[in-house]
Amino acid sequence: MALSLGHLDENQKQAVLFTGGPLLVLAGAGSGKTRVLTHRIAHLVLEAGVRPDQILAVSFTNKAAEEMGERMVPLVGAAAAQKLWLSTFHSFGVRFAREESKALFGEAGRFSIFDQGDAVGLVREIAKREGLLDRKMDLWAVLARISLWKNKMVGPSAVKVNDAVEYDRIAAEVYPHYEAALRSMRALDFDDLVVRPAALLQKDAALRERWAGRFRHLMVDEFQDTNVAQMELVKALTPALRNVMVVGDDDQAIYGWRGAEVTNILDFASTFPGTTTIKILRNYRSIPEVLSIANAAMKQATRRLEKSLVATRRSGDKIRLVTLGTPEEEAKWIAGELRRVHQDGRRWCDLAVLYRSNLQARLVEEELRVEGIPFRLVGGQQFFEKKEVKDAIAYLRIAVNPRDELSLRRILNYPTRGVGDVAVERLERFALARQRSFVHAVFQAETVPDFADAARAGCQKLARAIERMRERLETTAASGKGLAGAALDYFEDVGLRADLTPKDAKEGEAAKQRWGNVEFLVRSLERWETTEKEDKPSLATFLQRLTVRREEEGEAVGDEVTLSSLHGSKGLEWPVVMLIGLNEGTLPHLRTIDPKASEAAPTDVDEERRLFYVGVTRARDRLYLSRFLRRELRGKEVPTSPSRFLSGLPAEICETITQDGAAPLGAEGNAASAANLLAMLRAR
DNA sequence: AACTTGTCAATTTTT
DNA sequence: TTGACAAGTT
Repeated sequence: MALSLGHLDENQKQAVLFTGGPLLVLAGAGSGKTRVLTHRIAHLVLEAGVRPDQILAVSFTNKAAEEMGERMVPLVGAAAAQKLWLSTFHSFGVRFAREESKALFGEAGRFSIFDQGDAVGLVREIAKREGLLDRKMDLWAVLARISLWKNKMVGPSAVKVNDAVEYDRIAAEVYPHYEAALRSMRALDFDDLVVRPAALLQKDAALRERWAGRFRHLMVDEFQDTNVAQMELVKALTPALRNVMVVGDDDQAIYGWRGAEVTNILDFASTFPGTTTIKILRNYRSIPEVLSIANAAMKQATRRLEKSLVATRRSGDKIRLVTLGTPEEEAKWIAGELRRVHQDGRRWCDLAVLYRSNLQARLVEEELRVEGIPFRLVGGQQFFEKKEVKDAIAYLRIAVNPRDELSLRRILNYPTRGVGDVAVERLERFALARQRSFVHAVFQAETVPDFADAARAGCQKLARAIERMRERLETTAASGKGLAGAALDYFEDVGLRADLTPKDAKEGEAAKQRWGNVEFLVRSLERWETTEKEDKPSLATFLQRLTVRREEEGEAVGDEVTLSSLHGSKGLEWPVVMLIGLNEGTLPHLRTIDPKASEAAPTDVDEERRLFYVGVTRARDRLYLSRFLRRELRGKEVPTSPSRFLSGLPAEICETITQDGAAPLGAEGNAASAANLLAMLRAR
């Protein structure tokens, strides 16, 4: 198989062929960086004789990793593509943890992975135990702080507390207990999946040599969004010949809130001496009108590497600036316009609606349903947040990992089995007195003193059901089949099935859905155990993968409109893009501009600007920028101003669209503020 | 243990 | 205005 590079430009070709040490590729939006990555990998495999399993390419989302895999198939064939290490940092971490569980936990074996919901639950429990919990405490804010420390690889003892910030103090107090709890439960949170491997590799030279030795080439996409821990992991895994290539764009750095350090990309050349830098800035994706908007927006950013996208395509449609009255009207108009564009000959899957927050999706969703337009909602992972799904997963987890106290607590009295608050307290006291774990106490309920008969019976029943499940897993492991069946029996056994099945018809649609959701989970387990080849199918592996890479509902990608948050849209593109809710307070989001918000920094607004830039540059042929004049807030109608990102756009490439007396939005923003004034007067 | 009432806060992004 | 959640009641 010969690899053709004829359709690549000079800079792209250079990046594909370069093999002389560390390489930094600064790639503008739409400049073909995925193509560079895939062709580089193909070139290494086909021309340079590198074995596919010696290449590790890390991207940021599962979607991006999967897409890369798909694109590799026609280039190198399915067999070779299968052997490449294409993953996210987090799924790499899962694999690492599985292979190195002894080094991570002191003893080889199963472990649990906690998602953010689980982690918040753990923080809540610790805060309660330590007497820190009060009603209005924002547990997510506490966890966010801990997470930032972890990602900076700052341990509990090294934390520098800013006493002025209340949450800093609380988080610092919770942090050591949180870490201890994770360890005692043999659990990893999302951050651990990167931090723990990075820390382990950092201090264990032999291990580092073994892992780095597996690879001859390491590539990282979206490098501008990596954090300290991820950078450390990259350093530790960089092969001896320093064949490390990173691709990124500082203008698309949108994960600062998650601890991403743009300095990773800005200082890459000094971290890896001898780095070669290649810039690819020619944009092959968008019409020049779209790029003018993108360039104009970024020109006003305060700190960045100076560069602008170079258009290669011919001029096309003007940018459509749309002003509607309310978010509801906006959603309605968007739905109507999608239909019109479809009637003009676009396929549904060529269209995308992008927004700042997932909340905004709901209105659009409703309107699309009314219009009968097929759509696909990316992200917004509502499925795994559903209570019954989390409960079912907790049942499975405790069966697999006997130390997963968090999961056991979650389902201890659900469905109700007589183990109330008092009983839990008894169990805790018993565990403390005997120096044994809480889980142990539950399994030894018959020896707990002063225990209500109902509570004792409930614990015993649950413990026996879990043990029966473990036996089932043993036997299915021997035969290698039937995990899904075992899970169903288990859910029946513990009464989950009965509790989730509506007894009489008067219960609503949602009630009917609940058991169906659990069944969906079981079906995906079944599908996984029958199709998975790489790993030996085990419930433990399934659960670990489930948390890190959530399977999309309804896999087949049909002809559907895409609804996505701006964050979720990164790396993707569509012929027609509608960017909605371009209002102050929505984009940029209130939390980044509100002086009352605890820590709004000016740099946050820059990040919002980059988010806008990311959204704009998703469009190939046509771009809509829409906003509304007023919205409901706490039951009152409030006028809202246009997003600051709409001011200073070149008017000659824009056309304005308004409806129902909504005053037109001038490209300069003047007319817009006049409209705003009018709306304000009307509100009085 | 389940149900009812009342209070209070609130509105980001994702692995 | 709504929704989440805690306290209070049966």
